[in-house]
Amino acid sequence: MSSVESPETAAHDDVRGRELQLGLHGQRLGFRVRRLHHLLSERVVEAFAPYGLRPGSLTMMVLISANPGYSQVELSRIGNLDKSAIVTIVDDLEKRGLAIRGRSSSDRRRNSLFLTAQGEKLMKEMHQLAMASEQPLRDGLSPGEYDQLFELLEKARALLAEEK
Amino acid sequence: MSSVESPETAAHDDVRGRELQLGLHGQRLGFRVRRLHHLLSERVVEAFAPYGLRPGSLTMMVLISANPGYSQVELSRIGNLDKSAIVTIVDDLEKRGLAIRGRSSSDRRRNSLFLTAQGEKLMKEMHQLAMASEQPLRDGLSPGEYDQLFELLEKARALLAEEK
DNA sequence: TATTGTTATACTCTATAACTATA
DNA sequence: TATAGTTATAGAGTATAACAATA
Repeated sequence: MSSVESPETAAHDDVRGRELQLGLHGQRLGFRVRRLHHLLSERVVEAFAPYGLRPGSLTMMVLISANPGYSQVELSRIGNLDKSAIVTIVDDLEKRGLAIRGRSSSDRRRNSLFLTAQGEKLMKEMHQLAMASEQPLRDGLSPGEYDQLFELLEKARALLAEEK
Repeated sequence: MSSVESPETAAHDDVRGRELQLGLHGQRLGFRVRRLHHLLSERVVEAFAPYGLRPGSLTMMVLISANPGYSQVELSRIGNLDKSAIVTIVDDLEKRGLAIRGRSSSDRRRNSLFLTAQGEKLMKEMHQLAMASEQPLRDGLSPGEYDQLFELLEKARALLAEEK
């Protein structure tokens, strides 16, 4: 594999084959969450690639569908998206005929967002793809573990959210 | 709060005060993970701001410390970082006197990475800050819940990792 | 030929600030 | 004054490809 010049350098010089250690990051919940998020995100981005849409677009479609008529600012809060990021996403959804902006008649500063029939259809289709990208987790975890992970993630989120 | 012109538009026109719904995203584990990751990341970035360092720099320091002498490519795999991203981070760590690159004598293509004493010290200090940023989770979850969340995150990661 | 580190590039994401129109 | 949407901008993260040195 390789040669080592001296015993003094050997320990640090030829390390291939040793198992990688997490070190202090082994204690970090945030690091675990980041690694899982990275893998999940990778899979969903890949699944959406044929549509030319990013995960944020599905999030907006899902939120618009579940909260029809809401303003962009209101939807930005729930989706971890900035209000300026929403503009770009909704612009794109509108261009594709998936969503429409209507001015609120009670407050003409606000947009009231809705999905078109086509938008509803595509949203459901992409949601199925997203669920499929998470299928290994439903296969590999027991139903009890899966539900508990869900609940603990929500509980953790709520704990941090109330700190703000 | 606002006036509504007609019963037909009322349902969609004045929505303030209604509770926001997650819709289909309520079923998405990935969405839960993303929201938790966002909150955790926000807190740690804020904690590190006075140091002028980003979370990726601590990750690299922790991994270098736990795996002294490893190459950049090897460390990139475990840290969810691209090998080209590592270059920038290690450049910065070296400039600050926190890490050193040494050429491997057995394979002169490879860098063998080490932390300086100062790097070790700062890494431990930043790790404490990072742990403190997660403290609300240790306070709000029971020890059993906390451990279980940890284990389930790891199990989930492993399930997705073996798909690749 | 393949791999390590490097450089360059581009695209997305995020955060911020400023502007407008409305309230 | 404050808010909703918009626009512009800059910084960080990510992904890709190409290159030199080395294997």
